[in-house]
Amino acid sequence: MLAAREPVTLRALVEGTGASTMAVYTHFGGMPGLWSAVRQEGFTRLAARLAAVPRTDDAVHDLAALGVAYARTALEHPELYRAMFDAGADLADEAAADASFDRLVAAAARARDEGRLAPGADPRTLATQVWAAGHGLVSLVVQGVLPAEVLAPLATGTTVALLAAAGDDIDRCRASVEAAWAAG
Amino acid sequence: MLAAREPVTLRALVEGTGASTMAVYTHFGGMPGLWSAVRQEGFTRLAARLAAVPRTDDAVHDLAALGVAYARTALEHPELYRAMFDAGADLADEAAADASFDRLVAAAARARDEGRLAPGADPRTLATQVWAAGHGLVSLVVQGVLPAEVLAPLATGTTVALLAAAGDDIDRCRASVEAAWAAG
DNA sequence: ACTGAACCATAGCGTTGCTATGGCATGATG
DNA sequence: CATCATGCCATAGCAACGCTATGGTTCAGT
Repeated sequence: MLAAREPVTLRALVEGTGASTMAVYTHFGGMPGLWSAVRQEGFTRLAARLAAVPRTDDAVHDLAALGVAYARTALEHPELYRAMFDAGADLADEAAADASFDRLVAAAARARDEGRLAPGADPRTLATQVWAAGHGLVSLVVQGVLPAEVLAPLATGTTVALLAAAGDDIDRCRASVEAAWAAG
Repeated sequence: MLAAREPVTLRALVEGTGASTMAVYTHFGGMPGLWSAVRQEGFTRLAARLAAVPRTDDAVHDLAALGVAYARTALEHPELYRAMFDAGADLADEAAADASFDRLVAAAARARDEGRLAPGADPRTLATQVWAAGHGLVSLVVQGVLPAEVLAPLATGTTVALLAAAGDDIDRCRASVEAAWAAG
């Protein structure tokens, strides 16, 4: 129903399933609880997708690959992504969200420890910047403000800019990030 | 009602105003039309705030100042910002949005023409990256995912990274951007 | 003074999320 | 084996929602 742009109503939901509206209240406690479960499912899927990103010997590449997986997941089910970050709703699955974010932080820390970034670079700050920028781009694309074609080049440019500012060699960085987008 | 987190219903809206529910249909054509008008008002206010940003002889500073004004406007009325970029709604006032975005592009073009950026830097690309990154940060702050205190430092860092990647001297860039945040 | 259009108050329709109630299983207990 | 307790769901109905049909009111133009 989300994908079909149909309004998700309680009665339309149970129609054809053989169940009645009460089932939703027994298992989810109501419509808000159901939406919360939907968002939780979205974050769980996202975490699974990010966990499936293989670790290579290029931490910068891996950091970018996480961003690619993030974008791919969002664009495959834009309605789910919109529900996950819907206005006026808590994130609903802080554990899965934190786990995903920690993967970003870990990749940034590894890049620093491997000498790609400046010793003083803060992995958490860098991860937050990459996430926020990626979230902004994906949100605008999902909403139709930006065309999908510009996502890869813009995300690549922003990622390279952030990593280069953190100390990475710009040419080497660009090669790593572009490889991640080409592989995804 | 938006600010009070109360549900915006047609009946609650007209209560106390002396008007009846029909007035909404006469002037806005229904609730979707009213929300569209609310979003339009939001974009109009945003455009006014951005238009009020003074032009100095430092185009990079002005570019950052636009970002500061954007963030300030969003954080002053977070509920309005959420409504503006609410899921499943068109932007509703493309003219005002484009006008605001064009100011960003113009500032980037001026920075390039003044020699701050590389001659090959594309103002439109740079403006889109700055906007998307700022939108992502503001969205996460407005939603409560990120605390408001981190907005300024993170936005500063991202802006400097993007501009430095576009060719600006990093120290001079940081000074310009930080001045914009300090002034706003 | 008359006419036409614009506007809105009233009443009511269909649908929404939600709750109260009762029936039907299943499994533990004596 | 009978009995009871518990969990689950179908049914019916409630208040509130967005919306529409209808008729009365107001005001500008002739």
